Order: sequence, then structure tokens, then C-alpha cells
Amino acid sequence: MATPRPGPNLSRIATSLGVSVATVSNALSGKGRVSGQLVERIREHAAELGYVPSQAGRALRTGRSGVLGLVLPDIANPLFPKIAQAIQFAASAAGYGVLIADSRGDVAAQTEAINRLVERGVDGMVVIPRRATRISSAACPVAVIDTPSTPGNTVAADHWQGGHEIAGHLAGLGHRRILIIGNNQESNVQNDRAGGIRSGMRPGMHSETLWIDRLEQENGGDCPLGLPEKVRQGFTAFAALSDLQALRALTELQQAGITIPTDVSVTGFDDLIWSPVVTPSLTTVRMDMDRIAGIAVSALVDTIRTSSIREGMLVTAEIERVAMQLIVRQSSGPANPAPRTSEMENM
Amino acid sequence: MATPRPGPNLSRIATSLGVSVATVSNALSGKGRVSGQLVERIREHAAELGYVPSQAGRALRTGRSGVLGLVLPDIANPLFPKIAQAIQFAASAAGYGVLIADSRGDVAAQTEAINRLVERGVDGMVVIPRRATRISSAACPVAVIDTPSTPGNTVAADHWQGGHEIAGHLAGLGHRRILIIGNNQESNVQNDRAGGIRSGMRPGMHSETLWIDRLEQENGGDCPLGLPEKVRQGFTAFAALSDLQALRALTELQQAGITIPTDVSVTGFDDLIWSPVVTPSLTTVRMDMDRIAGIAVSALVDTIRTSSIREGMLVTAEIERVAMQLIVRQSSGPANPAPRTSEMENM
DNA sequence: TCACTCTGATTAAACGATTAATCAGAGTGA
DNA sequence: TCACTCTGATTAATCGTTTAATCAGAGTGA
Repeated sequence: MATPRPGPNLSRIATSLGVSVATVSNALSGKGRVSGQLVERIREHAAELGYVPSQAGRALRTGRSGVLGLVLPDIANPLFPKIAQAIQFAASAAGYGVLIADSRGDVAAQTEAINRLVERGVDGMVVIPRRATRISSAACPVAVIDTPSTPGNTVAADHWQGGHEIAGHLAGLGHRRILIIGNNQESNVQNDRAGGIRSGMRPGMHSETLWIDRLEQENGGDCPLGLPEKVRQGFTAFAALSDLQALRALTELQQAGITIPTDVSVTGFDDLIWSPVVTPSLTTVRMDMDRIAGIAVSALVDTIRTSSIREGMLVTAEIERVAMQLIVRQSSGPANPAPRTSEMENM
Repeated sequence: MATPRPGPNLSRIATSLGVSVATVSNALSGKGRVSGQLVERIREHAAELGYVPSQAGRALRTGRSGVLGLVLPDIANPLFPKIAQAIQFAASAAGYGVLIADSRGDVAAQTEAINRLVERGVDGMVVIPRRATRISSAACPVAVIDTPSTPGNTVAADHWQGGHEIAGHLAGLGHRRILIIGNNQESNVQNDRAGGIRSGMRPGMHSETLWIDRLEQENGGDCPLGLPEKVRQGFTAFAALSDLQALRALTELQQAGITIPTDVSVTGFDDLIWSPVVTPSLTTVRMDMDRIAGIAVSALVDTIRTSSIREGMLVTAEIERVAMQLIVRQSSGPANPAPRTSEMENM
């Protein structure tokens, strides 16, 4: 039943060198008062013994676990791999581990997931909220990554500016009628992106917004978006608020015999995994996840280090919006004043 | 500097009820000898005080952290969300937390990531290896999810059978010439899938395999696959070994004016997020990740519970292959004996 | 010489849980 | 009455680390 931890502990190093555990601890941590040469001897011996400090022992004493929680209520979002990777990388660099928690999309279960993380003793957590969920009850510092317009947001991509980039790109190509395609009207992120597109349009340009969630509520899931009809109405550019919707638009248009980018242009957001490999490759806007994660994690870690009492508080960072970068590929091109409507058949 | 853990501990409950901590511990864990009514009183009082056991204290004493590691060397794989979700869900149900670790695709960094997890004191870990990486050095039980043909595999989808399903489906639709499209010739998973397809073909059928990694090595990344040429050569079905490749094939064919499924059929693997929403929606084969994760985690947890000494061992499960399920959608249809090659132009 | 400071180390007390060992008392059988 | 068992509880040790408090000894100034 006894499961002794393998490897040496402070006590073994201490007796082996004929000093006290406190001295070994001080030597390794650089605190307290230990003579220079003894520090060296201890460090050397610890290294050759392959000493690894016990997280459990340390956590028990200090009250800090060295672990951050990552809450992803919308784990189905294909952005997840990038987010998780970036957060984990940043946390790892700061000496923290990352405990993941998702709630299968369920909104109520989000609180449950957060509580579980707190029970596990995370020192803080990074939350990417599904909607504008209020994170307040957590008993630890919380960094929120959503969009700058969300109250309580710590840091996020500047989705508005990203939309602005898209609009500028399309305007420069001569597009005048733009269809914005989103899939969740409640989403702060998507609304900011759409707002950015609209604000970036030049005089004489016109836009309309198609919300897929509403469309599917009426017509059932995975229904056609009716984009060929929109082409007939004179739209020459389709600006999706996520690459997934861009892909949906792209394939629906292609299937209807509409050629991209000759006939119409399609753009997306996020530069997801498939964007470079589909034909035509997708013009999109990328967020610098590494930088965002770095800022969020370092702000979180700072708060953890300075806050003496374990309290639930929203972390703030100096830089709170990170610019998005336009990636021009092959799905966007000069506006065609008269797309060949002959070939268009609604499937 | 002192950061007292919030909330009550065993000692507070004990003094508050006038009993000893040992009794409280016994009452809550159900071990030892405590009278029925005292157990009830203690449980009640603990509940109303909102007692949450300290993982650190428990971990220090028992040598068990209650945390599993999840190693995903190929985090760019879009399967990741499903895997992570399934593993986390299964682990959570078994009372474990999940610590993630990835190595940015770097093979050497995989060992590093594993070591970090061990240092953090995980009780065991689930590894999805990139290639046939030998996992042996870890100082804890390891469950491997790859493919049944990998030596040391714990549990996995029956990729071979999945390929068999695809081949049967295409054969039933009258296809005779199938192009298999993979992107990594080293991958055990992809080779099993391809092998399954070949073994499921009926007499008179012919297949060829296109490895994208080799093609890109010659022609540069994101190069066209040259599929229209293959159509001209008489291939009527394109069986990709992953939905990402299927998507690449689908869009390349559509762009060349080839209609799916009228002219040719395209199938994939994994039922990734975009498969139902592209046009035409993708016929694919899905693995039961929840079941696989459930089996892996419960086998892992069993091993952890029974192995008295902390040792590195490969976990085995009773069921080691889980059937894949064919999802027929709109990208596959009856073979067209003479696809209209007139419209085909190589981009 | 005495009081004082400074350095370099040690002692010992936590942190919170688990658990083997112990113990008081009641009941039982001879 | 004595020895024994059984029950229901307590005592105390332990896991590994951190850190405040203490201490011995050397150096210093008066």
C-alpha cells in the first residue's frame, strides 16, 4: 500500500552531504543564507542525484499548486488546438502546468467545470467564454480571453480591427456589395468582427449580414445558405466571420458552378488548419495566439504572485488588444462587375 | 506571504464536532471504524461547511496526485478537440484531472513533455503518439491510443475495418478505380486505413495510393494534387485517409469543374467538424472517441489502482479495437462510367 | 572584557490528509 | 472474577517542502 515516491528528496541530499534539509532547500531556492561554496556543492549533488522537487510537498506548504486551469466551454471550436497549444506553451515557460476543463458546450456546466478546477487547487485560470458569461464566483485569479469589447476581458485579438482589414482588402479589390456570414448572433467576437467590417467599408459600399444560427432554426441544421441567390442579387464578396463558415460558403458556391475568385470572393477569419490547403486557398485574418496567450498567462502569473490572499479577481493586462494580420490567399480577387449568372443553379 | 487555503479542513470539522481528525477522515472516506450515527453527523457537518479535501495534502500522504497526463505530440491534428474532450470527460468521471502536454510536433520534445508530466506527479498518462514512438521511459503507467497494429497499443479505433467499410461502400456504388490519398507514409494509422481499403476491394477493382508528404517534398507545400489528371486516367473514387485530405481533394476537384458526386466520389476519415457542413457533405468514417477514451482511461485507472509500486508500464485493455462507423453523406454516389472530361482543366 | 552585529548554519513548526498502532470500555464465556 | 474479544474512538507518525526563529561563533568597537 505504501507508494514511496521514487527519487531522492531534500532529506536524502541533506544527510548525504551532512547538512540540514533547510540548508539544502535554501541552497536550491537561492533564499536564506548559505555560503557560496556550499550552495555549489549542494546544487551539484542534487543534480547528479537527479533530484526533482515534490510538487505535492511544495503545494501543501506554500498553498500554490503550480497549475493553471484552462476553461474552454466551446471545445468544439476548431480554434481549440491553437489556443490550447499557445496557453500550454506560455504556461510551461512560466513553470506552470495546464489542467484542461470543458463543459461539453453546456452553459450551466461551465460553473461546474470551474469549481472542479478550483477544487483541484489551480492557482489561477484562463477562460475563453462561450458567450458573455460572467466569471465572478471563482476563488482564484481569472484571465479572460474573448474580445476587447467584453467587460472584464483581459486580453484578446482586436477582432474589430481584423474586420477592418478585411473590409479594406475587399474595398481595394473593387467590391461594393458584401455579404457578412456569421453563425452566432450572440457572440461578442462575431459581432465585433462584423462591426469592424462595416466600419471599414468606404462610401458607396453596402453590406448585409446572414446569421446561420437563425437560418438553421427555421430550415433545419446543415441547410444550404442560398448563396447563389445572393450572387444573383449582386453580392460579389462573402466575408465569413470564421473560416468554418467561409468553407461552407466556398463549397456551396463552387458546387453551384460559381468560380472563386473569378466570379466572387470569399474571406474568412482565424486561419484554421484547412485554410491554406483548400482550393482556392482561403484569404483570412489571423490572430497572434502565441502573443495573446503570452500576455494572458504572464498577467495571470503576475497577479498570482502579488496577490497575497487567494481571491477571485479578474486579471488585467497592459496590452489588452492584439492586432490581427491579414493573410491574402487565392479566394479573394478583383470584383467581377458581371458574374456569369448563366451557370448558376441552386442545388 | 502566508496564503492559507480557504475553506475548512479536517481539523476544523473535528474540533467543531469535538472529535478527532482521524475519525473525521475515516467517516468521510468510509474506512476505519466509526459508528453509523457519527458518520452521518460528520458528513452532514462537512457538507454544510462546504468541505473540499486538499489535493495537495492527500497527494503528499498517498503519493497519488489524482491527475492524468495527456500527451498529444501532433497537436495540429484537428482530431485533437474530440480526443481531449473525450479523455477529459472519461477522466473526470473517474475522479481524475487532466494535464495536457504537447511538444509542438517536435519528436525529441515528446520525451521532454513526458518527463515534465512525471515531474508534476501524474499518476498515469494517455499518449497519442505521432509515429510509432516507443514510450518506455516514463515512470508511470502509460496507455497508448494509436492503432491496433502498433505494438504496445492499449486501445484504438479499428482503422483497418474502417477502411474496409469505405471500400465496401464504394464497391457497392460501382466504383472500380480508387485513388487512396494519404499525407504521411510513416503513420501507422494511415497505413492501416489504406490497408483496410485495399483488402475490402472486390475482384476487378484497382487502387493506387498518393502520398501527399512525398508530393510536397518534390513540389513544395500546398501544391495541387493533380487530381483532374487522375480523373482522366479513369479514377472515379477518391478515398482520403483523413477528412483534411478529403477536403483538399474535394475543393481541388470542384475548382476544376468536376462535380461531386455526379462525376466522381470523395470519402474521408474521422468525421471532423467541417464534414457535415461542406457542400457536398462528406461521406466519412467516424471513430467512437468516447468509447475509446473510456476504455483507455478505465484501463489506466485500474492499473494505477492495482500497481503498488510506481512503475513505468504499458497498460493493456480487454477490448483493444473499437469498430468505426460509416457515415454516408452526399460526397459519394454511383460511379459514373464516363465522367464529362470536357470541362476538366488543370489549374 | 563586554556588548553588539553579522554570517552561516540548524531547529522546529507548520501545511492537510491518511493510517497503523493504541486504548478505553463494554460485553462475553468460563 | 479474570481473560478475552469486539467496537468505536484517539494518538501519533508520516509524506516533502518551506520558513520563521534560533543559535554558535567570529569579528568589531568601546
